[in-house]
Amino acid sequence: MSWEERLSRAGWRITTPRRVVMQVLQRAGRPLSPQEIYMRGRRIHRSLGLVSVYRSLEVLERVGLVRRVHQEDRCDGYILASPGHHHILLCRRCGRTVEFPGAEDLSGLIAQVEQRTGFQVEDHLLELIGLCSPCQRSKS
Amino acid sequence: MSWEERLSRAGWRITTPRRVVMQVLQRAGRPLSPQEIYMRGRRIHRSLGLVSVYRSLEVLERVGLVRRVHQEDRCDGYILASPGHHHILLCRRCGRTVEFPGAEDLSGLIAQVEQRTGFQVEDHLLELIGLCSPCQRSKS
DNA sequence: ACTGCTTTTGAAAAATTTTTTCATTAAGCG
DNA sequence: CGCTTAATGAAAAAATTTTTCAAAAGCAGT
Ligand SMILES: [Mn+2]
Ligand SMILES: [Mn+2]
Ligand SMILES: [Zn+2]
Ligand SMILES: [Zn+2]
Repeated sequence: MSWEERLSRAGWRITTPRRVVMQVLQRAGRPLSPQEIYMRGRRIHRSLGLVSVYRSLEVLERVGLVRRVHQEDRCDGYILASPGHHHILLCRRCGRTVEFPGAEDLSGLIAQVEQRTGFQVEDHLLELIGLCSPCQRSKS
Repeated sequence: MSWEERLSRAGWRITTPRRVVMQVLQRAGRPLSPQEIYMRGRRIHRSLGLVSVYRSLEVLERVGLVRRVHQEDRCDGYILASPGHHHILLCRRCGRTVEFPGAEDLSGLIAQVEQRTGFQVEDHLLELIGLCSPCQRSKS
């Protein structure tokens, strides 16, 4: 199912700003901030407004089409999200980001933590950080 | 070893703002934003400046005495950090935050991902989100 | 305790980021 | 096509973070 279809079925309209944000993120392959999306987006859609980028990201994230990435220094970067439970792997050098499916190895850990703390775990945030192949080589 | 000693050994001075930030976080038990730390800190140290809160957090985080917490809606909350590799478990309702030691169950997953992506994984970010005991009960 | 050197502080200003407001535009549906 | 309502973009406002700089305070060595 296309992202347009997913967005539409969730009750949202397919608009130019939303299309532009998706297109920019598709081409990026690394997390982009609203500001960056805005600047690149304007080359596609001259009259794009920064506010619409913010608003688009909010909706697209809610629908699960886009994901925010947490980094040491910034947490305002967005990438395209594949459907279903995924985690991300990102290169600390060039920012390249790759998703990988859930691989739920955490159940043991979670059970253990629940036991010891009395918490009821509902969700988790997992990101792996490292160096992508190209950056391993060009390790100046 | 006390936090003062750890800070000092790392080459930093023990100052009033840093002491206040630590004290505020000690009493909090949940992530506090710089603004919140500032407001609470002023009750201890009348002339505390917001800038010093920002600067203190930067240093304390660098030394590993304090940790930034990533949440759905905000990533500007700080908690006290225990020494060594820990993860956090936080309540989505009241914000209560608990640390738990590394429990490195991730090595399998990491090896698998490294294999498939060519990345070299160096670090990770893991947070568990759920409901703490009190909030499970008062589930209005 | 006192001195001198250096880091750190707090106020103010500046820069950046995010949110709100509101008149206008344009999606989507018949 | 026309209607209805969601969505847009400009502008302003609010909130957050960083920079600047003179004054204060930490600390090492007397
Ligand atoms: Mn998972
Ligand atoms: Mn770990
Ligand atoms: Zn974050
Ligand atoms: Zn890379």
